[in-house]
Amino acid sequence: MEKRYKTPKECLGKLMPVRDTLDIFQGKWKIQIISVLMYYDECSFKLLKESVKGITSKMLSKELKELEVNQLVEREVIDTRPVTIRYRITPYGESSRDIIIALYNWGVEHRKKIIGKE
Amino acid sequence: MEKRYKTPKECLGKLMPVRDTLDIFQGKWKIQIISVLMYYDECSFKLLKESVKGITSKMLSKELKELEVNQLVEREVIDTRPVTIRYRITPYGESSRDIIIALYNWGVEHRKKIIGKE
DNA sequence: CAGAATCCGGTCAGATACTG
DNA sequence: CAGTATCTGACCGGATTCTG
Repeated sequence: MEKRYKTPKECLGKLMPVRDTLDIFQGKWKIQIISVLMYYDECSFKLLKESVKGITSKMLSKELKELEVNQLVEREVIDTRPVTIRYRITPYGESSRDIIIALYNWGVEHRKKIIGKE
Repeated sequence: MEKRYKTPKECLGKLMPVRDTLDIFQGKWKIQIISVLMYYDECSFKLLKESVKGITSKMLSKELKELEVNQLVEREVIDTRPVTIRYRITPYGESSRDIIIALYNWGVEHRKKIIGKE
């Protein structure tokens, strides 16, 4: 391996997968929703709304749709009266667990650092 | 360990570190900037701008400031003519490597899945 | 219960131009 | 080179109301 300068072009290649991932998980809510679904295994709309603190019906609905399109979350309609809806994480969504764990761990350490300061 | 229902309140506790982390890395650019700085070790404003594709001076400047405040990035002014500025990732910023790696890995797998489909 | 519809302000962020 | 300044449209997302 010869030593040479790194270029923006090479860097872009390294960066692309990260950009792809960010595109999908972008925003304030998606990661939180997935985390909650991992926690509960399955979940109603109402429970999701109570668990993702601060989210509105509108946002929750919108984000769930986008997660469904990307096949990270699945929505099951059960034919009861009134209908029951269950949200569940898909195996593909499950594959983002490493991301959630990394975010979680960093947050725990961050909190230690911040609290240690004050 | 006794078996019992999970509650939104417990869930919130689990979610908090994730929320903390998201607060800091939120947005389209911060993760990308950190990734680039990890790649180069140190970096000028110009090189950063060329490497984070699509970012404007304004956004780059703003995001760098926020990253500095959170001590993820440091800015060194070298007294030359004209002055040289170097951006570098801090050890604390370095601690987010696991997050970047998780995002990168997921992006690589995601691309395989998407391309396999078309 | 599980959302859809509407209204609406704020801020985000892009384009462009400019500075020491 | 390393940013700042200004302008502007887009859209994010909150509050509220309504529905089957």
